[in-house]
Amino acid sequence: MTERRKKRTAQRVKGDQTRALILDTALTMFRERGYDHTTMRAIAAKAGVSLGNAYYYFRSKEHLIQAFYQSTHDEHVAFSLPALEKAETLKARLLAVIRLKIETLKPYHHFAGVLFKTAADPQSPLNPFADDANPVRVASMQLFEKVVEGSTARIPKDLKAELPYLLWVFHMGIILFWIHDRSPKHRRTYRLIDHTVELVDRLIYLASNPFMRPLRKQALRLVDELRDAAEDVLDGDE
Amino acid sequence: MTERRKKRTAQRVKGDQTRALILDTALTMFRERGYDHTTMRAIAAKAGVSLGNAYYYFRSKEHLIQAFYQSTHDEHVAFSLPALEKAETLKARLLAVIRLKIETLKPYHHFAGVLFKTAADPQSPLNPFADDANPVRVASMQLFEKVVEGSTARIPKDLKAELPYLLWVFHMGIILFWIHDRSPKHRRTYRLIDHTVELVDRLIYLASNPFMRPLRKQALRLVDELRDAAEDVLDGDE
DNA sequence: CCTGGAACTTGAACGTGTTCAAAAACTCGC
DNA sequence: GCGAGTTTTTGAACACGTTCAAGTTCCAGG
Repeated sequence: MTERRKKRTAQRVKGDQTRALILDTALTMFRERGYDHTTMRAIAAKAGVSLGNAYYYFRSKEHLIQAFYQSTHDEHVAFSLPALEKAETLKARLLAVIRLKIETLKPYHHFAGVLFKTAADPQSPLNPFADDANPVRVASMQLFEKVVEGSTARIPKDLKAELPYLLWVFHMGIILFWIHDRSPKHRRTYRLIDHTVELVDRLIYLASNPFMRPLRKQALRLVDELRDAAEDVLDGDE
Repeated sequence: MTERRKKRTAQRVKGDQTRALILDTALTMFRERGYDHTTMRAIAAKAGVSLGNAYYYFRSKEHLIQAFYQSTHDEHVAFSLPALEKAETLKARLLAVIRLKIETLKPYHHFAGVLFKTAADPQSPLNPFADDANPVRVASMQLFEKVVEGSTARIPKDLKAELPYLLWVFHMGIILFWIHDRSPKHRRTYRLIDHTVELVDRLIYLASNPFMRPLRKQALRLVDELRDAAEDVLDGDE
C-alpha cells in the first residue's frame, strides 16, 4: 500500500504537469481566440502533445471548462474573504462579493459566452444547477452562506435558510448578464449590480415583514420545488 | 414584374413542397429519435433528397428548430383563442393559455431538451430573448397581450404595459421546467403551473397596491434595463 | 538488470455539421 | 421549341470533436 501510494505520487508528478500544461494552453487560447475557434487539435499542438493525449486528461472539450470554473472560483474566494471582513450589512457584503466575481472573470469575457451555453444545458454534466454535489457549486454556495451569516440583518429563519441558494442563483444571473454586456468597461453590468442588489435588499426587508409571511411561505415552497426538480434532472428515471 | 411574380409562385409550389417534406421528415425523426441522434444525412436520405438540398432549404440544423417553433405556435394559438373567450379573470386566462401551451408541445417532449440549449444561447440567431423582431416571439407575445387586455383585473398602467412581456418570460420559464420534468404525465409541471400562476396573480395584486408604487417602479425600471440589454446582444459593436 | 503491469502517449479513423462548385431542372420571352 | 437566366439539386470535400487499438515510458519486486 505504501509502495502503491509512492508509485502513484511519483507518477502523478509527470501526469499533473502534462495536465496543467494542457489546461493552461487551452485557457490561454480560449482567452485569445474564443472557445469555438480553438480546436482540440490546436490546443494539443501548441501544448506539444498529441490529440489523444489531451483526451486522456480531459474527457471532452467541455470538461476544460469545468477546470476553468474551479480555477476562477478559487481566485474569487481569495479576493472575497478580506472584503467580507470589512462589510457588515447584507447589502454591502453582497455587493462586494458580486462585484469581485465580475472582477475575477474579467479577463475571460471574450470566451465567457460559452460558459452559459454549457452551464444552462440541463443535459450537460457541467450544469451546476442540476448537480447538488458539484464541487464548484458547493464551494460557491459556501461563499454566499458567509455573506448571509456574517451580516447584521434580521431575517426570518425560513428565508434565511434559503437565502444562500437564492443569492447564488442571483449571482449566476448577473454573470449571465455580464457575458452579454458589451458596454465599455462593463459599466452596464456594474450599474445593474448596484440596482439589483438594492432591489434584493429591499425585497428581503419586505419579505421579512410578518405581514408577508403567507406570501413568503408560498414563494419559498415554490423555490424548494424548483430546486428539487432541477436536481432530479440528472437521475435517469421518473 | 407580373411575370416575375408568376415565375416565383410557379416555382414556389415545388420548392415549398420539398421544403415541407424535409421539415416534416425532420420533425418526425426528432420526435422519434431525438435531435442529437438525428443526422442531417439521415433526414435527407429519408426525405429522398440529397444532403446539400436539405441545406438549401434550411441554413443549418438549428434552423429546423425555428420552423418547429412556428408550427407549434400556430397550433397553440388555435387552441387558446376559444379558451380565452370563456375565461374572464387574469388568473383563469393565464392558466388556460399556459396549460394549453404544454398540451401543444406534449408530443415533442422527448426532443424538447434541445430547444432551450439553443433558445438560451445568446449567440444563436434563434434566441427569442435577443431578437425582439423574431416573428415567433412577436406572435407569442401578442397572445399574452390578449391575456392581459381581455381580463377584468385593475392594474396600474406602468405594470400593465410591461405585463405581456413578463408573462411571456414566465411562460418560457414554465416550458424550461417542463422540458426537464420526467414525472408521469408531467404532473409536476401542471402542479407548478397551478402554484406559480396563483403566486403571479397575488404578486400582481400586491404590486398594484399604491403602497407598492416605489418598489414597483424600481422593479419595472430594472425589467426595462434587462430587456434593452438582451436585445443589444445581437448588434455587433460597443 | 529483468520483467510484468500500470500510467501515459500516439495518430489514424469515424461520424457529423457544413460548404461549394458544378450539374440538372425549370421558366419565360422570343 | 430554343436560349438565357434562375432556381433547385447533387455529392464530394472539409473541419472538427471524439474514440480506440496499439505503442512507449516508467516503476516496484524479484
